[in-house]
Amino acid sequence: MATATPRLSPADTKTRILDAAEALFIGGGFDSMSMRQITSTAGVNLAAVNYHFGTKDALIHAVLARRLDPLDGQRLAMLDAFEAAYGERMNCEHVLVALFLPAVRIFRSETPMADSFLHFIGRAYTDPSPVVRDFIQGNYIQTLGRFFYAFQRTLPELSREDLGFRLNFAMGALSGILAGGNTQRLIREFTQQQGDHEAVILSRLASLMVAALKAPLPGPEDATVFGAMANIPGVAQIGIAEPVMPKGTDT
Amino acid sequence: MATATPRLSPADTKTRILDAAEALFIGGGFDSMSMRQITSTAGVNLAAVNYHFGTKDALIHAVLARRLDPLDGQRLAMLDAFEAAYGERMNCEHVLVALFLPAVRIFRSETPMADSFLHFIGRAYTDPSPVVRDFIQGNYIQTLGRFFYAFQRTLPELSREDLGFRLNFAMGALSGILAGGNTQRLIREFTQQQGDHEAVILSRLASLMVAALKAPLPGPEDATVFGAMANIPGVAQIGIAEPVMPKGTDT
DNA sequence: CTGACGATAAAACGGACGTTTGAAACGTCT
DNA sequence: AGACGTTTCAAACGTCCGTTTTATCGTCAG
Repeated sequence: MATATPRLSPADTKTRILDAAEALFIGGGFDSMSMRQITSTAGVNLAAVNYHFGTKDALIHAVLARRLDPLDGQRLAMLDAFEAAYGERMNCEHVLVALFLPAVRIFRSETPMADSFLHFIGRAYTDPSPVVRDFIQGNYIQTLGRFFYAFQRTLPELSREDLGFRLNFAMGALSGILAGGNTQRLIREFTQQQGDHEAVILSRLASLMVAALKAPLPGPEDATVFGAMANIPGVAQIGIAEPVMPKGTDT
Repeated sequence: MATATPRLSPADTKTRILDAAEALFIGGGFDSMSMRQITSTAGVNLAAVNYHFGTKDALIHAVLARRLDPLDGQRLAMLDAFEAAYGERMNCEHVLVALFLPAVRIFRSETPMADSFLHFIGRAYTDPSPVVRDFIQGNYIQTLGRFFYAFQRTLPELSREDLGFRLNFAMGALSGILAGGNTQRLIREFTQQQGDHEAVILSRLASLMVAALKAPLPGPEDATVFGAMANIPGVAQIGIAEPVMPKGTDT
């Protein structure tokens, strides 16, 4: 068996590639990052990516797994910890904390990744490329399933469909927020008045989510109210016609 | 001035291109759709795109504008109608209806676009390509500004920062939901029990958004509660270490 | 009929892409 | 020192990209 060691490792070529690919992925998504951009940003040879990772698809898989594997594991560990500590007395706030706190802790950590971490998560969950989508769908979907059942247990008054609707809303919310990229600024300028404590961020996020999850089911009278709104003069006839052609595309 | 007419127009080459590009955009985002895919899907010559639209960027602009211009206009028209009808008595539910109803009406329309419309909106608002992002940022951001001030007027108890945070949450929610693509199924299986009425969908969506927008500001005691949660044994120490290298990337 | 113009068609353009190759450079062990 | 396995490097591979060019077709004005 061979015993040779790497030539030298000033920040390890492999890590440099991962860092560069991650930054470019945050900036423009999977399809827009080219091997030449990646390697020149990382300061390594073009062939290094194929040598260390095999293919571009495998590289993005490694990029995603490097961040999402720990996040996934920490989410599950927290859910386990809450279940062990509270058992049947666990409520939906606990589940929300298990879902959000790991990300918040990375966001507030001292690592250089901290600032861009939320943006990275958002991109990962909204990237249109099948390479990214299939990987996430295949590797981290079961965790969401566990959280779904945890929510279902702590919110028994919601039907399966209703919970699915609201969770889709909530998780979409999270992805959509984070993909926007200005979330860091918003959170920073938002919490500086109260001190940037983990618990403050948590309670902000959780209060919105709890409100959305526990919102009363709209009854027939609500539908009536909104139906009435949609039928007032000047509103009822808006948007029932076909869309028209765009303005000026001719030269 | 010339008066020549098109050779023949079985569904108009321009429209066929727009339709094909739209479908491919929904499926894989801007970067992944190629001119050859577009033109072969549309059944037109490769050069047709450049002839009719000039460039690929201009094509996606036309694709986006064809859907977002009417949506934008209808949103503003509804907001105007509500302001004219209610004036100072307008509340945040009215603003939400003006924001959501146009999309809901297109979604429920008879056009072939209806089924994929929500997915299209989601993609448009989350696509990572600068071509898409800059176009949306440049053309439809002022409408969001008008809605921001409308919300601010109907929710005076929220600070500017807090409203920004919650609206970012809300709009991110919408994009994130829709980008997921399974929203249509969720909505359909969700409303079939109550009848698929516009007002039902509206009230469902709006009840979640109203809950998130009107959720009470978390006070110090909430932060204390969540801080306590984050410090129970088995939770406190999770995720404070550095992330490790991914598992097996070597051959 | 004929010249002109808008629309379509086929083919090629230069360039960037992901990947592969073959050799050089390096550290480690016998 | 010399052989060996690992890593880096420069160069090239074939393919697909967006775009341009050139020619043809159909229609209408004169």
